[in-house]
Amino acid sequence: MARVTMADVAKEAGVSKSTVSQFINKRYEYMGEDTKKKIDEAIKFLGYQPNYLARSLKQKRTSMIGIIVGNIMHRLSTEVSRSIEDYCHKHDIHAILCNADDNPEKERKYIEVLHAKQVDGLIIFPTGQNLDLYQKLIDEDYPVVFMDRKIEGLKANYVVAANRDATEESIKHLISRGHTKIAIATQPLMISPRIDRLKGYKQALSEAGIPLIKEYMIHAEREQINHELEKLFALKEPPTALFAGNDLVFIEILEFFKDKQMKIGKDAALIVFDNIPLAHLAETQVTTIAQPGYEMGQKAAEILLKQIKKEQDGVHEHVFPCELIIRESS
Amino acid sequence: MARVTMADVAKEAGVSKSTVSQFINKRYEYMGEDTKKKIDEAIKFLGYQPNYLARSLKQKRTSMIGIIVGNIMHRLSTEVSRSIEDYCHKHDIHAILCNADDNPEKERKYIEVLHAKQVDGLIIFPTGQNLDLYQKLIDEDYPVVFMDRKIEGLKANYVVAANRDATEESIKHLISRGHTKIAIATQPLMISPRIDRLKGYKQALSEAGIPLIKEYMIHAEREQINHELEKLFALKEPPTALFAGNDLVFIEILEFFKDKQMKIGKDAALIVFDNIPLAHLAETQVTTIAQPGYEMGQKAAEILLKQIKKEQDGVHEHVFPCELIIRESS
DNA sequence: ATGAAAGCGCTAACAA
DNA sequence: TTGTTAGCGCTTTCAT
Repeated sequence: MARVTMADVAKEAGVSKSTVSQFINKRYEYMGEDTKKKIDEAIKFLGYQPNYLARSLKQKRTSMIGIIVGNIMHRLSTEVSRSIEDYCHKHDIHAILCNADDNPEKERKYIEVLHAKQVDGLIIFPTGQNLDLYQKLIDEDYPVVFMDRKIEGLKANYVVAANRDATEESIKHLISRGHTKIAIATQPLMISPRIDRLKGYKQALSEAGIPLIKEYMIHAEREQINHELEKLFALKEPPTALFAGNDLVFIEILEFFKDKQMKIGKDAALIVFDNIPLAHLAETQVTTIAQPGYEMGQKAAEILLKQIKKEQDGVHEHVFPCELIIRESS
Repeated sequence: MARVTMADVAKEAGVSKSTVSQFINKRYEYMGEDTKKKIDEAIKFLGYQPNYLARSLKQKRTSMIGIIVGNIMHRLSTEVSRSIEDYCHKHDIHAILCNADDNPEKERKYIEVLHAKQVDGLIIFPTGQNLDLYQKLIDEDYPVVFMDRKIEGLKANYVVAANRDATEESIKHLISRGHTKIAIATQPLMISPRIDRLKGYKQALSEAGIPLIKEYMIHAEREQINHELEKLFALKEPPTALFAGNDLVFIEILEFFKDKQMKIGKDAALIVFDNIPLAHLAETQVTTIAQPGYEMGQKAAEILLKQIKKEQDGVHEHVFPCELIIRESS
């Protein structure tokens, strides 16, 4: 059963291909009623579906955009992706999702493939390790928005959270509750959010006149965090409060606490950067910092589509504030 | 900065387009070393990237497949999608993910659009409401695999879990623990997994000679579940055990328990169909039924790619057993 | 109000 | 070993 083409419809309806094309694209202006009806019937009869590929080749746009997430296991990634998809759907655009898995090689490949597939633009949660490629995209005026992470020395569109400020606020909250021995655990300081969160942490402590303690600052791969926590709580002066740099770090901390029969809120207060689903159901009280994923996604999509339609020049940077959601035992 | 085409490369290298095409497609067999080098240099010099769109139009395949999930909020959806993507990535195929959001209209649109975009095949978690469309795809020999849900009266490729058996086993487990007042809560019985889980529930009870009680069987939309639970536990004889039909129902139950200050395992035993992330960390002990999402995804992708390559005829049905993970208070 | 013809960027016989 | 040519299915002037 060969695929039905526009030529088949034209023949069936007894008109030319161009007329069918007009019809498909709803350019009815000068079209006779009977012609319309004949074409409509032929289409239904043959079960014709236009080939978007051919159209895209001609029109030089695919009505698709690509999303490349650094790691799909982060809750923010899925939240933002859903939001972008929402926005695109309303504008008759399709969004393709790719997962770089924190792997710069994969990221490079995805960027190249999507570009070659002629997607109209890209929203990237960058690994940060492919500066030359990012620069090349920008140099050729290819529509791109970078999400969540800023790249040193790259002038581009950014949509990010106020990592530094939110962290600072949360640490100050701990201090106001009487904590002075506050630790921080993040994954390696490879990308801007982690660096900015650390900055906020340091800022809050130094403003309160609390000295920084090297042993209180953990920056390790996920698999190593457990081990580092072990050392942290073996200190003569273990911390009374802990800041988890993201949801994945939080899970590691949970495992560690469970393992050691420690209780959140009792053995140490805990703050997590990232909103944790079901956190409000846990019996243990965890304070979280919620990033406005939905709003960030909407904004990124909006910027990208504007750039695609050439309604926008220059680069834009949007920093979204986060919300501190306090949940405490008493 | 116009896009570089194959013609530009050909001119730059002083050869013809076809030779460049050969080169791009690594058909080096009869190609002179110097020609190769010239082309290679021209490509690098111009920063040429082939246009996959044009290639696909010619070759009549896009090396893309589509995944249409019923509802991306189900954990199984994301797990299976990741697995499919993994498999495809190894075979140089791209997977596009679309979320029908339990909406048959959206599902229809996505199927039509992906088909029109010439994706090579589809893996669908069907809503079940577009039988005509499903049938049309199959009639025209378009490669499709249905995932998770079976459609009455549709001969097709299926990859599903052993819903009935796993549920029966889990209910028998409850019975062996002395429970006789066992309730079940699912979303509306619109799709086969829910129906099959109910069948398993009934089977286990009837085999044990326990009469079915209508009030113990809840089948409601997510928003109504709370209300139904209210009625359930207000009965003169409230159940001592509860079976949650999926992860979303589980969340509703958790909320309800939290609200009523009830404790899982104490006020009622709980079994959930679906593996819950972090379940092992909860202080409350929840027994879960884990579906092998990864394996199901691999199998679906395998079947689909075989069908695309025409290495496979007829329809195939794969039923995957599930694992009962028992977590109890004592 | 409709049709003819050129061309989007690439591939694949077939010639040379 | 490389070049010529004819499309893939559609859109888009420009005629008519």
